[in-house]
Amino acid sequence: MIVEPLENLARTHTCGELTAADIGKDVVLLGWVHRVRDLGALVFVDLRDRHGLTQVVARDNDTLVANAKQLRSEFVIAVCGRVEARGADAVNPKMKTGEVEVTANAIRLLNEAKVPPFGIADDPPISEDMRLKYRYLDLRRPRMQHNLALRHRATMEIRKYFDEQGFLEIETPMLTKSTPEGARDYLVPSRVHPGEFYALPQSPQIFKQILMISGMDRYFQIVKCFRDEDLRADRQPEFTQVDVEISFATEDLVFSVLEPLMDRLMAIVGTQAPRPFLRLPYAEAIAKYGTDKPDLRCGMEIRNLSDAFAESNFSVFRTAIATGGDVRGFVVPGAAKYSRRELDELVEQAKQLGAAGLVWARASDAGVQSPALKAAGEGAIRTALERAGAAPSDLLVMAAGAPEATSRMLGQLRLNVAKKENLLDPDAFAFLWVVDFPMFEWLEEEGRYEFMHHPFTAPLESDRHLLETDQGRARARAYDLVLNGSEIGGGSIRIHDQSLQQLVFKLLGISDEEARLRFGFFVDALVYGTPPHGGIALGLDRIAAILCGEASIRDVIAFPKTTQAVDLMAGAPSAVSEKQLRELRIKPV
RNA sequence: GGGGUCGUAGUUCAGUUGGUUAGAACGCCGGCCUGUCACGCCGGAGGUCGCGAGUUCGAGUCUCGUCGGCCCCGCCA
Repeated sequence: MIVEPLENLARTHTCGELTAADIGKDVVLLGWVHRVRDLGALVFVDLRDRHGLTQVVARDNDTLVANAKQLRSEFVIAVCGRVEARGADAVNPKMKTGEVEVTANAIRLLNEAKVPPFGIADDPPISEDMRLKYRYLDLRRPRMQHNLALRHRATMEIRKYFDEQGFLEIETPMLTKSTPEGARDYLVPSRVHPGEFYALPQSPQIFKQILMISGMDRYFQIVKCFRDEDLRADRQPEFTQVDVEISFATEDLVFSVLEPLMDRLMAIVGTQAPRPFLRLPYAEAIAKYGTDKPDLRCGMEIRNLSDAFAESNFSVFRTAIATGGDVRGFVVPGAAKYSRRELDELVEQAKQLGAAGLVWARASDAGVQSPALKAAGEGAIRTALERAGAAPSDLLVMAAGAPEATSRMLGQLRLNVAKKENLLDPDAFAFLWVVDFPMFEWLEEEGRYEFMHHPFTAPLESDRHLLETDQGRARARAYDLVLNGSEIGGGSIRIHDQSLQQLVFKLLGISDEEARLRFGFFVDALVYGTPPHGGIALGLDRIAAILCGEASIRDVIAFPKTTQAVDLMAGAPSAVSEKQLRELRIKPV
């Protein structure tokens, strides 16, 4: 069988659409050989394209059958034939097209294929480096085709929605100016200006604010951003933001635009995003869940149980409380049945998370049990169980120490327990806004404050007076959108007043001179009638991953990089020629 | 930068206490088969045990180093 040109053969149907309604039609199918079942004088070929599988049968024609026998996995073929009903006992209920088959009268080989390093048809578990090296084959698998199609639908829905809401999609530069704060920049050398560099944008932040100054009113952009930091399952060096900015915005306005969008995205996977979303102040999120991105699918709220132990003889807890610490804990539902070994494991986990120790307690039929029973007294333990709301079937875990550190540790433990106990329903979608972030974060090593969000974030009006007196306590008009414990977006109401902006730069230790050097054009622009404005940036990769039920954003990106920021398929990064370096006047250090 | 884990046939893996010729499944190649659909049956080929040192009479197995994948901490305005 020889490879032939396509010529004027046109596809009449995809491989996923033929049904009993098409019986009797003459069709042309084009696609990849998924599998061949050679029964001697009768050969079945499953033909595959992005839309599905159709069974092709070759028989009653010696040349045709002989050709079909030579087909191998992933050969590209054209099939001309007639749609026929399968016999009652030959119907395949597992296939969408299983009621019919195409009886071929001609099979044209369009291209051969080398034996692939892994089978597409078998869908085996393949190691990720193999998948990434042969990404073009990995992307042929139904899982990836489904993921990329779902991502496409989400993208289209987003564009449609913002268009309906009167937003303009405006592109901003990829070659822009480095700003040393935040993440490390990817730099691009300028040939025309030796020794000078562009930076790839970490986000279009300043440009979108300038678009508000320009009167664009409502802007969005689905845009690549670049950050040269270490990678994670949910972090790639280049990733896609849905960037949004609104003039005359308040938090309420931003939320009222975003929440219906989330509902539309949920509709793609047949569910909803009940509105309005919960708004949880940052401080409360830390206290109750030990994180600024709580997963609300699993309950297990962290409680302050200091009261129960303040008067007790249990010195570990009493000392912690006396030195300004707290006893905090949460209830693991149904875990009173934990074995000694499971309990020890919990304690061990807590220690690995940095806890000095972990005390558990339960009040089952056998009476109150806890390693601290003797030291703390049954009364204190009973009070703690009661305060925490523990039922007889539940287990209470407690730790003592500095309030925030204790909550953060318990928050980690809470997530571990939730995973172990399968409390995180994969079909549930728990949205919330985390609001009232601190303006600044104290950097211990550098002995100075740093902005938590970015330097253009406005303070809460009520906290504005704290900026110069107690900046560590000042809260910002910043918010994060959290879905199932994943930060899928973050934004703020911005500063639109030049003097306030200069004050914030000053508080961050950025001198006037420095501010001018880095943000001069932006500060200049602020004085020409800047409307109050604010916005948000959504992590499209993370949203797509959650919609697809994938644990890693690599599975919703066509060509992702490894955790070492390498493209295993393209082989990037790589050395470049001397000539290129000379042109750029760059010498490796 | 740090911690954890993995690396054996094309692929996914097994490989006992350090001991003969390193196995299985799928895939691949050849043959048979007219109703299969993860077709079946018969036969066959296929290995730098990631790489490099070391210990040992002997290393897939133990030690050190190194490279790579993944997860986490730091980092990620």
